[in-house]
Amino acid sequence: MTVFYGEHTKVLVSVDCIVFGFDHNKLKLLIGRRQMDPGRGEWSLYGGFVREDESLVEAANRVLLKLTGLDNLYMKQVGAFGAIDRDPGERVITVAYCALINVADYDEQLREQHGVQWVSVDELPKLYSDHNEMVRKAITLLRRRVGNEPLSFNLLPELFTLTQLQHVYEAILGEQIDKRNFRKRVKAIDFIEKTEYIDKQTSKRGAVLYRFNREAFANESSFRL
Amino acid sequence: MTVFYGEHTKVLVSVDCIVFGFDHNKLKLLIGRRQMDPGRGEWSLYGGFVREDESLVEAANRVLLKLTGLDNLYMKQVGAFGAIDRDPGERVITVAYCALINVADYDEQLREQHGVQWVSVDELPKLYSDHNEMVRKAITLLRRRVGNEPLSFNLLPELFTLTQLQHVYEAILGEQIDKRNFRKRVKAIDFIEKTEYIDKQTSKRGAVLYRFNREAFANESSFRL
DNA sequence: CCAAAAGTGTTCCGTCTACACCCATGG
DNA sequence: CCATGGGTGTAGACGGAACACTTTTGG
Repeated sequence: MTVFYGEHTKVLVSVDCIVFGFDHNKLKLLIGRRQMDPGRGEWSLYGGFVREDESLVEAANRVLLKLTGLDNLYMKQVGAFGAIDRDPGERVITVAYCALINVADYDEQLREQHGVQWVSVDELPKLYSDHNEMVRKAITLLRRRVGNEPLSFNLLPELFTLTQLQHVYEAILGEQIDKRNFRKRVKAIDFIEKTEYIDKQTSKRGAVLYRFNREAFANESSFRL
Repeated sequence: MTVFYGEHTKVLVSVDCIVFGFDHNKLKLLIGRRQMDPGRGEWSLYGGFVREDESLVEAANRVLLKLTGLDNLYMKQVGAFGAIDRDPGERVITVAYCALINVADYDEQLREQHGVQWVSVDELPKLYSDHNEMVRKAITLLRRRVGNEPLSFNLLPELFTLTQLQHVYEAILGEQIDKRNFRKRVKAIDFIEKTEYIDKQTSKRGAVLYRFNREAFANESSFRL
């Protein structure tokens, strides 16, 4: 193939995954101890380098699949980070992606195998390089979007109670929500469907389980909660 | 320097500038005919390759300065674009930046020298590669932000009339706004200051010129229009 | 004197917010 | 029988949307 742009500098490009989960009523992030130099042992996001034969999104999905064993996850680009010395080893430009997963879907063995763990977003340690900045930006985006897009369901199992759903919102937004107002809004959204099932895990009385109907949403395609 | 990540592929990284302006009550975009292969002659955004000794933001500013002769412009990252074959020449990952400038500040000679022109965003031709997609995303971001951030002033001269300001909003949002409601909202924002000057360009009666007070905004730092 | 743009308030309606009590059940 | 979490309605405040006429002045 003809080399058109031969005179310009090439750089390493990586993707970093900001993986959010929801557990014990907290918004959590998947981080681990970095296993290579430079920065070995520091807390870090999980990432990988972009290969010649894959797009950025493909790279992010590959890394995410390797990490979680899960495919078809909700994923969104957070942005590119390109300070010259952001990586102490060599010049690396990175593109951060944010993913939402249901913690229960994540195989514990695989998690330990990668040496990563769930850490509450409001107890995050100092992370490697500019990773804290990426996380901040991801959370900002998440907060802005959670009311306009049906994101929250990615953090929950297929069936969930309204209390669980409310806790997700509270964890993302970082503030308490009035129960009656919340449920009133949910009731107005007809692709959040009541099912015939009852959850007895968390209460003696039992709570009705709901489901997010993706097909019904695809038709309406507007969302406001 | 030690090479830590030697085994991985490096790629070309470029920045592309999505430069918005406001003229004749329309939101405009700066585009030109591409002057190099591949794609020579196609309509295209203005861009450049990222150098070894500059960050992404610095690269975008350098390219923007070269194009417009203007410094310290409002600029925001739109995102990274990394499809494998997005550039027909060679693998190039690009990071798009969106900038807002006051058309009157742009030297006509410099504009012609770079062979670029202002084209209304609702009459955009097919652009090179994935540039249309970048523009779409930039416009979406712009619309979302214009009500929450004082962006619009970057598209106007230092002094402007309320009618001009309203036209900027209408051009960005792509819809008409009620004059009385708009002015009511402006009046509630105290860092949009009335000046003693009158503009007689567009009306016989004359319209009061306003100014955006950046210092006053920095103190308040909340915005809603 | 008239065309053309600037400027100005009020009413209505829907939405958001605050708020407290009864229900069902397992232990 | 009681502790625990599930479930429900209303009133008042607030903000956004609709809407039409007067003013000024250059040509």
